Amino acid sequence: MRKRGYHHGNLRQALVEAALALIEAKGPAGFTLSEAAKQAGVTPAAVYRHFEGREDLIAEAARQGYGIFADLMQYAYDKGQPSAMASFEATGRAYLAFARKHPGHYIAMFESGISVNRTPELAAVAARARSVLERAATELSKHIPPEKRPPPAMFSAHIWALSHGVVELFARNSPGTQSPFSPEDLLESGIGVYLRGLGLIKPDE
Amino acid sequence: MRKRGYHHGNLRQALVEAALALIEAKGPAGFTLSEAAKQAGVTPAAVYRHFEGREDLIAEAARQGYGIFADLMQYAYDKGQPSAMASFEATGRAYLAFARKHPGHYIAMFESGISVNRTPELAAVAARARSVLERAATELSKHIPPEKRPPPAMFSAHIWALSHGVVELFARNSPGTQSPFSPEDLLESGIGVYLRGLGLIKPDE
DNA sequence: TGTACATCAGTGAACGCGCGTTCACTGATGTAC
DNA sequence: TGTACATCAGTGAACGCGCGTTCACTGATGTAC
Repeated sequence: MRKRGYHHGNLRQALVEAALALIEAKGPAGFTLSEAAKQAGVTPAAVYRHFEGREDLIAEAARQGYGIFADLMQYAYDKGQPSAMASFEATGRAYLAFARKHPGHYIAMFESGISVNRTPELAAVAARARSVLERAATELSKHIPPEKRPPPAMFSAHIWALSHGVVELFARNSPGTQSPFSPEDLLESGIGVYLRGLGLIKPDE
Repeated sequence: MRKRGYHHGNLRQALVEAALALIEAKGPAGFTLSEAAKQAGVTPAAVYRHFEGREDLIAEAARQGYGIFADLMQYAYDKGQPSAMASFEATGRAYLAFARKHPGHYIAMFESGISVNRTPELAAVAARARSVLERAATELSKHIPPEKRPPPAMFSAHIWALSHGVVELFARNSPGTQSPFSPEDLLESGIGVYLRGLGLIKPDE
């Protein structure tokens, strides 16, 4: 809240944070550039010193989100090493943890409608996040007998989809409403059944 | 396109269909009541003869969508009978098929931000759709040895989440962009692995 | 079959609003001498 | 250390726009007699 007269000091980041708070509170449609400016204690016109416009501001929020997301995934992966399985499970959990901890970023990334291909930079950081999960899947797949091994890109997509679905339907106050199970339990157990299906967990474990 | 002078004939439904087309084309945020009215060949004010306002129009589109969705699920279920497994797999596939065939309805239902609890009628039809999947899951669970049987509500949630995630990430031009696999293959194989994990498909099948 | 009348689905003008964006400007800050 | 000046992050007024919504109205339709 340090506001020292005419010059703000760090308006660019303050605008991103105001945008995140607004997106979280009112959804991507309810977010307006003018209100973000007001919340940062500044005239709407000032925004144009730092961003090309409304879309550009959202895109920056998403970019930062992907960065955090990728770091979180990487951290989870590293923590699971050297066990391929532990790494894989941890990255799945990290997805849900990210959505919970950074809802504004999450919405900017996945629900605001901005394309990941909007800028090369955005595409790159998104690809970095994805690649962590794919690496974990690739390593894990080495433990599956080759003849019954699905392509790693396929089962990383499965886990990504399952995680995304759990978040969208059960972790946000969305249409799925509530379920008797917590999103964490749902994801955990879902991944468990899935890994069993790949033969990576023995039936009696 | 039959437009016969002053009185439209079936404006209410024409507005819903215009709304669906617009939502499909421009996303839930880009949809406006005025444009839906124009597309139906009518003044914006005329909309208020049939709906309470913008939100109410979207809610009606969603309501009709849930109706179609529930019917589709029911049809898939019936077609799979008497095999519990066939019914279950068919309902999973029906989810994706619905999203593909009725994108406007799908968006109104899952991406427009309208709550399923907006009206009792909407909640009821949404519950009907959900219950088909849950019934299929319940029947299927009878084929799992009791000691390793997860609650049916849990694994119907898994399949729902997986289906939803596949649709959101891979079947629409969303952030997930493209994958080397079709959404249909992805969902099919994902459900396959999952059912294997439940012990419902033998390892060598 | 013809007329009078009630109904009500649509018109069209108007509204206030907040939006994103532009523009010439101003005044705080930092730097050169 | 003091002064002159360039820079540039912010102002504030203004814009055109399309939005959702309201209102008194009009004229097509359907019904009673």
